[in-house]
Amino acid sequence: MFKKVLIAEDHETINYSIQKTLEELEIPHDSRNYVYYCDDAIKRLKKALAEGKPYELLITDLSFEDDIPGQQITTGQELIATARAIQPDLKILIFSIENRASVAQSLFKELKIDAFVPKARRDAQDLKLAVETVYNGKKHVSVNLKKDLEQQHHEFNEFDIEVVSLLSQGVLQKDVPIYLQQKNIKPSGLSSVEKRLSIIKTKLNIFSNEQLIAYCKDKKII
Amino acid sequence: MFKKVLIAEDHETINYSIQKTLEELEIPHDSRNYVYYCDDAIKRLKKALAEGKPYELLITDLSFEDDIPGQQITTGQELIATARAIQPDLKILIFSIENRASVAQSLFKELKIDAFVPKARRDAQDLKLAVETVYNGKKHVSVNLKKDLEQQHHEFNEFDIEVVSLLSQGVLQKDVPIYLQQKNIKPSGLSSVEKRLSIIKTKLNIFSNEQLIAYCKDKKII
DNA sequence: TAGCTCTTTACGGTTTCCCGTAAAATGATG
DNA sequence: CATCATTTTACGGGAAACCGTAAAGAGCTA
Repeated sequence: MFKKVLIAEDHETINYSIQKTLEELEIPHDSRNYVYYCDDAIKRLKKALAEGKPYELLITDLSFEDDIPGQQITTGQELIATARAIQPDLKILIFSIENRASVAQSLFKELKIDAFVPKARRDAQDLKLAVETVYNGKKHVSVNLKKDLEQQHHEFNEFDIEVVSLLSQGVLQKDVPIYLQQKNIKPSGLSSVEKRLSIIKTKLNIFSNEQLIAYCKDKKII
Repeated sequence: MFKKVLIAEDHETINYSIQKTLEELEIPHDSRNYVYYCDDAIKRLKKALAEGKPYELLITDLSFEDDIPGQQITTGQELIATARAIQPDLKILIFSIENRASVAQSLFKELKIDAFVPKARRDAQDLKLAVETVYNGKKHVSVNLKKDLEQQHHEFNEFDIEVVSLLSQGVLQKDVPIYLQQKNIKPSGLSSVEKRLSIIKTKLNIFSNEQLIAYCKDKKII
C-alpha cells in the first residue's frame, strides 16, 4: 500500500473521514499529511521531493474556500495542474461533492487524474476501493457518478465561454464585440458572435440566450 | 447534554465526522442514531415519540441524493417541516455545504431552525459549539457564513420565480403569458411580465435577462 | 501570383424585446 | 352606486436580437 499520501481538503469534518478511511487501509498515520490550503499542498510536495521522499498519492477536493486572501492557488484544478508539473508520476484522486460523470470525465481527460470519487452515500467504501485500485496502477471511476446522458452535446471553447460569460455579466449582445476587442480575442465581429451563439443553441436544443445561461450555470461552464 | 440525537445525512464520510464530534461532546453512542434517508428519519422520530422517548435534537443536511426512487421526502427542508409538524419542540441543526448567510437566515425564519453550521474549515469545532449552544436553549448562527452584503436586494415572489424559471427553460418572453394562463397565475399579461422584470432588474442593477438568469442561478432562486 | 477554401465581417429585413402612455379592469370606501 | 386608488392590460414606436445572404479577408497550394 502507499507509503506517503497527501490530503488537501479544507473541510475539517471531511478530513476526519478521509483519515478514518485511510486508517482502514492500514496506511500508517505518520505517512499521511493533511493540509487545508492548496498552497500548503504545493509546499509539502516540493519539500518531499527535495528530500527524496516524494508523495505517492494526492487526495484533493475541487473547491476550496478563499477565506484567507493572498493564496496563490485556490482551486483543486489549479492544484492538480501545478502538482503534475512538479511531480509527473504523482497519483491523483479527486474527492468532491461534484457527482456528474461528464464533469469527472473531462477531468480525467484534461488533468490526467487517476480516480474520481464523489461525496455521496457509501463514499467511504468508494474511497477505499479507489485508493486500492490506484495503488494497483489502474484508474478508478466511481460507480456513484450520475451519467447525464444528454445525447446533444457541445464542447465549449474559449471563445464560447467568453461570450456566454459576458452575456451573463449583463453585456448586451451588440456590445460583446467591444469587449472581445479589448481582450484581443480573435473573431470579434457581431456576426461571428451571433453565428456562434446560434450554432451552440441549435446543437443543444436551446431556444433563448436566457436558457443558454441557465444551461451554462448548471454545467458550471461559467 | 442531549440524551437522544438523530442524524440525517446521506454522505457516509460526513456521517463519520459527526459521530466523532458527538463523541467528543460525550453524547453516548447508544443515544445517537444515524439515518441515510429522510423517510427513515421521520420513521424514527415517530417511533421514538410513540415510545415516550422522543429525540431532543435533529442534525440534518439540506440536500439528499434521490438514488432510490419512491422516497416520500427528498430534501432537508421538507424533512424539517415534517419533523416540526410531528414534534414541535424538537431542536433542529442544519449541517450543510451551503454557506451563504442570506440562505441560512431565511431558513431560520421559515423553518424555525435552531442552528446552522456550514461545512467549511474548522467545521468540527463549529458543530461542537453549535450543539452546546442549542443545548443551552439558544440559537447558533455560525461565524463561517458568508455575508453576501449586496446592498441592493429583491425579494422574489412566486410570480417572479415562475417568470424567471420559464425564461430559463427557453420560453420566449412574449410567450410567457400563455404559460402563466395555463398555470392560472394571476397577472398573465405580457405587459405585467415586462413591468415586473423591469422592476427586478432596476432594483438589482441588472442589465439584461441573461444577467438576471445568471443571478438567479447563483442565488439558487431557480 | 492565381486559384481555391474557409473564416470573418457587413448588410438588410423580420421578429422580439423594451419602455412609456393610456385605457380597462378590479377593489375598497362611503 | 359613485368615487377614487391600484392593478392589469393594450398599444405603439424605437432598440436589440435573429437569421439569411453576400462581400471581404486570411491561409493554403500549385
